[in-house]
Amino acid sequence: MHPLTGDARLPRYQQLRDHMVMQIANNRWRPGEAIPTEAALAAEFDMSVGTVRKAVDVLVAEGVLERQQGRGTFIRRPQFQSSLFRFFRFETANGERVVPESRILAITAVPAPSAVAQALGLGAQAEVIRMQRIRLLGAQPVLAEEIWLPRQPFQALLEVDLDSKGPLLYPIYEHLCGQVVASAEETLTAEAVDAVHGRLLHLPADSPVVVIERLARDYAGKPLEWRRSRGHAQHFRYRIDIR
Amino acid sequence: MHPLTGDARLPRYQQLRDHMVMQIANNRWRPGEAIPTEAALAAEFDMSVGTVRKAVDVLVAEGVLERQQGRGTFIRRPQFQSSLFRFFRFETANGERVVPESRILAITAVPAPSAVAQALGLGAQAEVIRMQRIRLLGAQPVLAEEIWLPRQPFQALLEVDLDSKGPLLYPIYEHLCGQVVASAEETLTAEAVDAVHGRLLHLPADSPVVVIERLARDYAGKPLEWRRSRGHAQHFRYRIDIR
DNA sequence: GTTATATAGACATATATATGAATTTGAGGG
DNA sequence: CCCTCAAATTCATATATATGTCTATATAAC
Repeated sequence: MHPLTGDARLPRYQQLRDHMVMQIANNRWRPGEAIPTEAALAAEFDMSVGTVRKAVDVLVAEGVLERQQGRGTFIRRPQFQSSLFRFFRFETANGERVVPESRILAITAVPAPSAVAQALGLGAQAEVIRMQRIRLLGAQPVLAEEIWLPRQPFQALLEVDLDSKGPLLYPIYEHLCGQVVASAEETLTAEAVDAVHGRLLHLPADSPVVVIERLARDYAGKPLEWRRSRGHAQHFRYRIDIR
Repeated sequence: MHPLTGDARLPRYQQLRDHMVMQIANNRWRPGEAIPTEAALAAEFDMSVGTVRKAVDVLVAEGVLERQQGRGTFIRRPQFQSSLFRFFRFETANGERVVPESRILAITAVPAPSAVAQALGLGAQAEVIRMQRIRLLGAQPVLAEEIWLPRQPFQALLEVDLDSKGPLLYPIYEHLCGQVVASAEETLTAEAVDAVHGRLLHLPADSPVVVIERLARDYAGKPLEWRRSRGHAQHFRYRIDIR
């Protein structure tokens, strides 16, 4: 039994929620693992099971945890393959979803442009890794991405052959660099394609492209990656539910 | 004290939630009004306050109700001005948000095209109201909308001067037709503008436009309106949070 | 009449307890 | 070795109760 460290003026269930977010951010439990049972947490923090449940309710609503009746409560692994591919529908001729292949055009360490440094919360001339890649369906390019990462925790990316590790970057970040992407903010807009991206995407001049900018964060909210993706507008379809 | 009518195999808090959704859909309470207190509901349905709170929790999470400590629990009025204007940023030169004016180009009753009938859940040749309008910032058209409504509950719209009642339709639906929009689903995509909409929006050929299709429903989930809006891509910027 | 103050009403937090339902584990039987 | 079934574990539902906090209203003081 040990005490909560947070702001004692807050409700106890909020204190426990904050405490658990910290524990998750500090890797006390890994994604996919079970947290202690409600009874164990109640004993550990000397509160009733009802209060523990309320704290867990909040984290479930926030998408951090996932309950399974009879099994336990688990750290949820964010499903980012669904994120980008909720928007872009890449399908084969017979209609099944596919993840486009990845071809990396360049990956280098450079001083951060000011916009990137600001997005990632870095100092003015911090070193960042810049990656350019193309996503392809067969021979057809469908998405052009530029990706920026702080150099320090992601140094290892410069020393391996990324194309051999599959098209999804976030599992690579986790296994190679120990960085877990937990949430992201995206901004979405459309524009007429410029000359450079028209060539990359095999699009005629002035074709409409969708532009998605994404800032990905870890469990503690620290920015890990900033990227900008441009894709064919025909492939783009996004659905929103209001209220 | 009277019994719940729903499926008795469901948890009681779910039964109460379902019951209250029906009451709201049947206008037992209007948007903005307070529902009975937790103690009163507990007495009315012969359950504990804790169970009532859980049912209310669900409706609050769904955005149907809104709690105010010390005052009561209220039917939430959806804020749809924020919906479209979370996507499109219409601002004056000095940066303040504005709602574009509305000019209705046409409003007529016609047999429903099959796609519209399907979206609205109507029979094959049901009568619908078709409205075309342009949204303007000063002299500049920024949005072209086509709006489809089932004729029966919205007949009154054909008999008044809509342009004199301001640019927001949902308050008009509520006051003139007694129809309250409670939720909506939107689908978002981009395309190159066609000749007709290029003329309407004063855009050169092949400019990128964002297309938003919306199906609006009442509290019971019945479709009330289907619309398709096209707007300048430059004005469009949408932000999403993913976990 | 205006301003404090007290009170009542309503939701918020917290605990305790009992029972139900889904899952896992492990003992026995074949 | 495999299958079945019972028991233990864990979350889900439901109730009861006490106290705190916020709001609105009524009362008292000036």
